[in-house]
Amino acid sequence: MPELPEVEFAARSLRRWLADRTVQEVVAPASRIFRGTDRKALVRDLRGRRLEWIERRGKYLLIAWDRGVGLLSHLGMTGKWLRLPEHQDEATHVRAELILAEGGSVAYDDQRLFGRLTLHPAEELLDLPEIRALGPDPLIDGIDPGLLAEKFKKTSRSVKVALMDQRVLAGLGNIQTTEALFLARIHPEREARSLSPEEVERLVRAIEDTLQKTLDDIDGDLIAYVEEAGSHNPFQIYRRQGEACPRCGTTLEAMVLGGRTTVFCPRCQSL
DNA sequence: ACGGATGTTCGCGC
DNA sequence: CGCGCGAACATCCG
Repeated sequence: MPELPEVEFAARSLRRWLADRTVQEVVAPASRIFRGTDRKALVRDLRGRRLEWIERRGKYLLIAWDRGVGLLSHLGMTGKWLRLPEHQDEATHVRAELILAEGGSVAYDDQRLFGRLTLHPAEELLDLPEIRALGPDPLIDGIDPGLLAEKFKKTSRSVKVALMDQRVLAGLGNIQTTEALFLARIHPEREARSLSPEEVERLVRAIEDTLQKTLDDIDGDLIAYVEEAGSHNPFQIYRRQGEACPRCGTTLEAMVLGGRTTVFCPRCQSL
């Protein structure tokens, strides 16, 4: 599920689901998502808590409760937060369930266990090393083309790999970088430092556009799970190698960059 | 049966 | 130190 738009949606959902509610009990069997944290302390400390605030930074969720209890949540590859009205059977991979005193529960579901849920003092959440290491968040901080260009100048990597680096910009993954480069008509394999100021400007606008478009699609319920991409793929070129470019009709191609399949139009995004 | 999938991290070799 | 690559993590789907 998770790149910036999906995580933002999770943050908004959790704020609604947890507002003015009390966590009555926590059910959290041992699993990898608790790595590095004391699971039993997490269960104990969360009991009786009420939400204070939730923030998203890149693909991370910071969840602060009363009495200074803090949770750091990362959705990994297949993590999602769910509202379970009563009992659940469709949520087959629930790893942590926060049962609410007011009824129902809020649950973290993660099939592949690449996600993470760890306990921290609430006031330290924003100062955690993994959060401090993040670059600017496109939604919270905005994207400064000058700053981005400066970062590009310092590396010999391709623009696609640089954009997926969370220290450059926080929140972009394989889908959003693929889409943004297509919108900006920039070949993913271009050296980041070779981009002209005009191209960086175009790229910044493309990133903002694709993030907003995906957020709108999620709000419009157009995206449930992108695993269904074959049938409901809402993206312009992601996973569409072999199909016709929506702009010029040329057959879309794919290559591997930074270990991820990258789709591009060889004509619109020439080297 | 095989290959690939929205992410992060680590080790290796250059 | 920077960078690319492959592996690992665990499971499902086409």
